[in-house]
Amino acid sequence: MTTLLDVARKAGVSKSTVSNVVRGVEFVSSETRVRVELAIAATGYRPNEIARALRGRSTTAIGIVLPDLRNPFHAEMTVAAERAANRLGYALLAANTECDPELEEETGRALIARRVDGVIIGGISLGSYLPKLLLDHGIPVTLASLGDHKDRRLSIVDTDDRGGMDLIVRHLFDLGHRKMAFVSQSLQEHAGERRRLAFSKSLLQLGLRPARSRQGATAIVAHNDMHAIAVMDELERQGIRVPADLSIVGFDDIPLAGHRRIGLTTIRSDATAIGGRAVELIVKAAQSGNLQSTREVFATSLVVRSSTGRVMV
Amino acid sequence: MTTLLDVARKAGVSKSTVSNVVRGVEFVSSETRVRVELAIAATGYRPNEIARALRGRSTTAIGIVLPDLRNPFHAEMTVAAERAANRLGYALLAANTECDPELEEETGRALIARRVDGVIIGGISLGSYLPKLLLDHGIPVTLASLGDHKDRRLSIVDTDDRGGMDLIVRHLFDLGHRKMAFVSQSLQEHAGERRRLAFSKSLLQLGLRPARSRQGATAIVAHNDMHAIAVMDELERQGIRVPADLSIVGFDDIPLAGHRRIGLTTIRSDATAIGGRAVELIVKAAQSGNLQSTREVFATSLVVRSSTGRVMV
DNA sequence: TGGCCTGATTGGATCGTTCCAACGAAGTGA
DNA sequence: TCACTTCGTTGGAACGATCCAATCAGGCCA
Repeated sequence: MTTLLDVARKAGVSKSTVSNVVRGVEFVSSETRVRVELAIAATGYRPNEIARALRGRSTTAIGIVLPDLRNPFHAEMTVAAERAANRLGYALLAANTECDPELEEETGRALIARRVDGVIIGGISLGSYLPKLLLDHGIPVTLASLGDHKDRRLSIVDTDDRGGMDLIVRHLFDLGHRKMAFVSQSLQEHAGERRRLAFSKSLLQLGLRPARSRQGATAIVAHNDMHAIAVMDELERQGIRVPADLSIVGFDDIPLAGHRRIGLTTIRSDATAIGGRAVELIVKAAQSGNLQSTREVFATSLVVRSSTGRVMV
Repeated sequence: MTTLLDVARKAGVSKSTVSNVVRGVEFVSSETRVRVELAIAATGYRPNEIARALRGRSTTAIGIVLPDLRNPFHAEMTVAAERAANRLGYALLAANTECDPELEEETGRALIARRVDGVIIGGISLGSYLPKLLLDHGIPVTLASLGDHKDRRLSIVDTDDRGGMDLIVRHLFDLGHRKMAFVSQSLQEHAGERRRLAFSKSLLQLGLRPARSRQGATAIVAHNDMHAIAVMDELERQGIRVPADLSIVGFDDIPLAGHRRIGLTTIRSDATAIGGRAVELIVKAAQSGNLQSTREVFATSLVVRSSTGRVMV
């Protein structure tokens, strides 16, 4: 593998000069610059990022931790993040933690050991120590579509859960629903529990309370589309028709929700924008070096499809 | 951040000794070993992986390049790969290349610059130079569910496309279909074109030829489930009923294919096993240092659901 | 002519590890 | 007692970049 020194020898200059050319430092005569560039082209030299990372201040690598990459919303966010990172010259370290606190901690320590410049968190367990662990090591953290957090050092790129939930509840209310239940995949997940809270608040505004259980409810609100679609599947297997017998609403608007055979009423949330913005913020924080609290909220909108219907009395 | 030297000072030994303890080298007296371990625990020391990578022979990082992480099959494979990598102490660098040759090359060079120990390729453009580029730089490559390749230096973990396609064609044939068409998302994709070839061969065995176009065909075979589901959606929007008017078959058996409302007949392929095995192979190659041609094929099976039906005459 | 400034180039220390050669101490056998 | 092992420990040279201080060559002005 060609090194800086190889190029330097070939061009007949010192390694410092080659380094200056590579990094675009001014104060290099155009004559030597050309000579060095020729040598670089001839050898196909490209700086060893590992050496750069050790000596310099940055690894140009960022981590993204998610509970489950199989969730299309997270996949979409990751793709957008990867694209943005790539454009800015950063690499993306992907980690699935399944909302397992132990895995979260181990993942965090591994990311610290690799000296990533920042971490995007797209999902963690309820009350996770991961953000604190990273921040305490001086690593910038951005929460992506994960809601608020007490720590004053992290930046947040959020989905407007409250607003979205208001839209859902109002929509169902207008269709005559009065008994609505909220379901989530796990009670240990940060994002899901936050939406549960938003759901309760939205209902309260209309003077309603969440239905205690699925039984008896005329509408079900799931914490995300993936779960809504799974619930829909299960219901149909039990012979319960959607939306004739029961309405279902999701959250995220993953591509599949718009499929003719699924037709899930849901809240549109821009995973691509969120993923891209999260990278921009983390890179900005990494480069400026200060961890300041930021919060940006992306608007949501209601997409009505065929999974919700007027309640039969 | 605590370094080896900090620990050494705290324990009153040289940094070499600490290094020996950390790396589990024998020839360290149990007395000093305990003292060092105590110092490590007290400081929370963890080796700087960057420095390790620079000095040592390995970065304990592997890359995974995919055309699209949003495809659940790839997401599943990635999750499995991440899990296996994690277990073996490796980090995973994820890259989406969208089967764009330019992006593939840039991604390849970036992975080389980061000195990854190996790369798993789960999708590339037709005739891509990526494998050669990596292999020429001494980086082990494993093709995951991507078919054969002329290069004798890479290991292959494959789906039995030929076998799967035989099952599909036989199934359709038995239902009375004689005019079957193959559709893929792009003609520039390696995996899709390979399945197209397999499709033709399977048909030929029954003395049939591929239908020239979708029109006139009584059955459509898509190169993967994602595309099959998208086609199904499009057809229904056009008022064409599946399977009454047209049968559809996919490939991969992503979780969604089993959804009651989708019911896609498809070929089951074990993404989890493939992703995990790919990591094992790449790590083995990285550690042994030799690039030898390997080929493992994972069996496929037909899953009949409601998207295929008897042809109406 | 000499002092000074500016721009171009360079040597060398440094980042935090690994790893090798060397060294000291203790034990062993003749 | 001396040579020779063996075991434990250690200093220091890498790895390949960055970056600072030092040097050098001209040009300019008094």
